[in-house]
Amino acid sequence: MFQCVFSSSVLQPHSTSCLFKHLFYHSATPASQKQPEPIYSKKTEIQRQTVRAHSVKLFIFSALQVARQLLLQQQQQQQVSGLKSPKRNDKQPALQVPVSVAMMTPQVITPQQMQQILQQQVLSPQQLQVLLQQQQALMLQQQQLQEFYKKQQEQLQLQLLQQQHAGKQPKEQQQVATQQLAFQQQLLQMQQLQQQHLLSLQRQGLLTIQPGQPALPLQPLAQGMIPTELQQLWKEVTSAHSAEETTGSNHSSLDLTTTCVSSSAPSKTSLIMNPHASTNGQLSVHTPKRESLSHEEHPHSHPLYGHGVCKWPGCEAVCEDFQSFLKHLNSEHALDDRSTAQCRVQMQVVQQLELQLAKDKERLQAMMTHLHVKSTEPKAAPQPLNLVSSVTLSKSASEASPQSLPHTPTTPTAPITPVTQGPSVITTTSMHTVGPIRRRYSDKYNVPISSADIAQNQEFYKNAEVRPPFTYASLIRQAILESPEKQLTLNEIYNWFTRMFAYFRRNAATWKNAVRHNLSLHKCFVRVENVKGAVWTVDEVEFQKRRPQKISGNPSLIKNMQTSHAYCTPLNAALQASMAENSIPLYTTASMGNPTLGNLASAIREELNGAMEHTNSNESDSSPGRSPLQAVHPVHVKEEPLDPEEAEGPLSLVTTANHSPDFDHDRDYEDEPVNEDME
DNA sequence: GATGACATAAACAAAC
DNA sequence: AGTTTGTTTATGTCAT
Repeated sequence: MFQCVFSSSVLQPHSTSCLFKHLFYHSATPASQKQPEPIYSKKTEIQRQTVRAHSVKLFIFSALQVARQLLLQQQQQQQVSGLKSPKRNDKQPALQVPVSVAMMTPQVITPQQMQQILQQQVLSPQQLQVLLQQQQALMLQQQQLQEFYKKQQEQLQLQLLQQQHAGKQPKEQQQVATQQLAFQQQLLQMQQLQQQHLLSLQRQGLLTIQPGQPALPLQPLAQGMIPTELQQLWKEVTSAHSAEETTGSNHSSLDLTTTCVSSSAPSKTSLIMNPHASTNGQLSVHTPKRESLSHEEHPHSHPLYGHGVCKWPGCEAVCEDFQSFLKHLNSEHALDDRSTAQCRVQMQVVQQLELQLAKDKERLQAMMTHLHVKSTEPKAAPQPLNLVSSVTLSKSASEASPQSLPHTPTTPTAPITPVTQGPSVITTTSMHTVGPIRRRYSDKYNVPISSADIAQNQEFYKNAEVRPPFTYASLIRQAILESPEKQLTLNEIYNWFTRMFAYFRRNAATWKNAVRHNLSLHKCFVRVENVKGAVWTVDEVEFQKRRPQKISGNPSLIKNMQTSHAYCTPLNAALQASMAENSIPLYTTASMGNPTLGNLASAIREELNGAMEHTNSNESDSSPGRSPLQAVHPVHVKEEPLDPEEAEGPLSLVTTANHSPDFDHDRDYEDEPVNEDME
């Protein structure tokens, strides 16, 4: 069974769509349970799903019913002055209980809670389809509602214009106008609530906007309104004298929730307003109930929107305003395989970052502890920047720090797996991918340093002047193989070093000499005359010859190397390249640049491969440190992506990550004055 | 202790 | 002339 890589501990609301998609596709376990192979009663699960899906549907339905009721009230109000208690549609009385609860407290049903609901259950595709169809039907209905409202609005405008010309207006007329305005407010409120709801749904991957379907915010859906509240509103509206609204005023003091909004930025709300409703400008008013919106739903604080750019991973589409962003979001990032994969990627990015943060914290703690307590240790102090220190630093957190310390060689069988709060997608078996690792104390104690550590500490090495525990040859090879042409000039190699490792930003004379020395010394580096001059390439065969015992000695490691290539890091792109040469299917580009994304690319591929049925058959020959995802990573990898976009290149998200400044390629980098600061 | 891998330093030369 | 690039040698450390 597909092993759920999601950890409830790291699962954030914004990433629940990943979970949902995961569940959707794999019918995997609830995130709250991390059993490797959960066994559920399918029947029970389906029942649970059905009930919850039904609840969601009812929730939406009820919201619409309330909206209808409101409309009805207004119609009645126009005919008969007075109030009528809104009645609930009792079509489904038995099932209204949970919905009523939800409706009684609209604020309670937050997107997070919706996500919770969705997390706790597994909606089958059929159920989801039904739900979406329902929602679409509701949208249609709501559109009709909108039409009606539009007419009402025009009527109102006419009336107000008449007011301006005629001066005093009859009280009844004023009342109607007030009510209509109230209705406007209510409708706006509904729109926002609906948008909020739909957005949350969409974020969870629940909602797909069909191609021909208008964007979400254009289809308001009454939600979260309760009869009593509407009644109270109605009372307030009808009892009030005249609102200060006039035709040209966009600042209505009408407050449907007794909270006055004096926002000076009506554009914020107008951005998300229904264009139909705002055609005559009447709806440019700010939404009174904006406060009820959760903070994250605020247009300007949308996680996927900022600085006029869609922040969907790999997108960066320019959206002039929030509305266009929403359109873009719904059209370009709908619920499909790609979005799902990207969502999962993002989730793992977050997960990885959290893991990295935890590890760095732990590392810091270990460093401090070490330096404070054992500063007199003979071996710890001598060479702060030598290999010992780098090894220690690279390992202290992910592995048992004491074991990684030179002076505490106590446990040869120490776990070499990075501590994983959630399932780590980085494998220690990728350690050989970067090539020989400088052997120092760590090997002595049988605690190999993995490039996974390096990868996870990529940022660390880029920012901290800690020497990477790899040989020059390995790093040179890495630099060369990361390049698209698999060849670099000496200067480009220099740049790669300085870019990737803060350590190499100083003592340039030393390590540059070493680089040159290595290039000349090792046969694996071949100098090729080029038009521009000379470039260096890697003879992979020669490189592997250099240390045959390292890899050939352990077949399982080789196998793991191949199977774990997906989790490759920037430092093991070399292996990827070599594997590419050997026609081993690989999303090489996707794995480059960002370790996390490399891992995630594998997750995507895994998903594309339909790896949920994949078993842990490889576990027997996996290293002890393999994470669950690694364990289930398929050896067989389809070469042809399902998505045409993926076929022509890596996922956009991955591509974007590759374009991260930190991982810019040498080719892009060589134009920059890199060496100036290090000389 | 021999050997290999590696780092570091340095001398030297050719090319730029 | 100075710098960069490339080669080679020497030396030391460390692990096997």
